[in-house]
Amino acid sequence: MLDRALTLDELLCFALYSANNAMGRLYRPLLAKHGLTYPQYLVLVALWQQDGRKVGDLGLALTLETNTLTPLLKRMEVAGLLQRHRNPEDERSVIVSLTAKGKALEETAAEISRCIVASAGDDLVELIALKERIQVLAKRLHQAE
Amino acid sequence: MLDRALTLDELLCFALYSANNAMGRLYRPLLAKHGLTYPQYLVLVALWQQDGRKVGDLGLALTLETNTLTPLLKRMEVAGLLQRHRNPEDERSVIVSLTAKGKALEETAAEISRCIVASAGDDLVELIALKERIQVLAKRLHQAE
DNA sequence: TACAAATAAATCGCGCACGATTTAATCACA
DNA sequence: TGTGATTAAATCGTGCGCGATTTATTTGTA
Repeated sequence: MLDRALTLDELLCFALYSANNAMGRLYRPLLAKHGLTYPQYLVLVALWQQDGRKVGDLGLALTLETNTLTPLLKRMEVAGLLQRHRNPEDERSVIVSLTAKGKALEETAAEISRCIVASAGDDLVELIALKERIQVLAKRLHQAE
Repeated sequence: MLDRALTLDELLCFALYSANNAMGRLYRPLLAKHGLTYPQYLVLVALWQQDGRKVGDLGLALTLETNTLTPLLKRMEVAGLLQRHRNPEDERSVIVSLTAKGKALEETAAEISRCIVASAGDDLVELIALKERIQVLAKRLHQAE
């Protein structure tokens, strides 16, 4: 038998799903001008914050495994955005470092982000509050795995 | 130059991205027991609400285009969950109808949803409020396309 | 009644996400 | 010091999402 719980969670998950899809559709054409995909953009954001990270540490930051990251990083290396080198201190790990081209994109990213914020809403305080609630949700879901 | 706007939108979009990924990872093993993927589950939810819909109408409900839906629906048809028939009144459109097997899964879906709700949080009122805020965001992003 | 425009779905190619497995390097400890 | 366990990344196969294009049917209109 069905109860009210079905409707709730189903819609919460679908709200997330459709909002995330919509966000991706909004970013896609803006990023495509710079030859980037949305996950690649997120990798750049992570590296702008801290360059020279191990693949595994990037995975922790982005909540992605190497089965997703490795091919993604290889494409970005081919595109000249970053370099991958085995860690001399531990040859099991791989260090990811931005190239000048990868670093330079940080400037243009600011412009893209302004478009997104403008589309998301006019109340920055409320957007920040929403973001924080979604982060809490993501953390709970992640811990429940 | 960078300003505070970059940090905000980047984190809002990443919060959505990671929460959606986490939700998918939570659903995946539960749905896999019934041979379903997460988007396939959403299609079923849409059809449980209203059966016998055109592909295009399903796309409106799920905010997906036929390039995503057609192969997805074909896999579901192969799995015996639904049937696809050309609309006799307008042979351009295709009607999607649940099979008995597809209808029967509605029972088990309630159980799955209870697991998800339990993982998402303990305050149902707050979860509903969050869901509604995310829906508003999704609508704004969709309209901005 | 032809025939261009429109509409609906399907097709194609690419890049994710992820479960499962494999390969390679390091560690632990007998 | 050797060898099994652990760790880190890579590899493989499947199913999305979506931009771009194609195919098939209907509509509008001269």
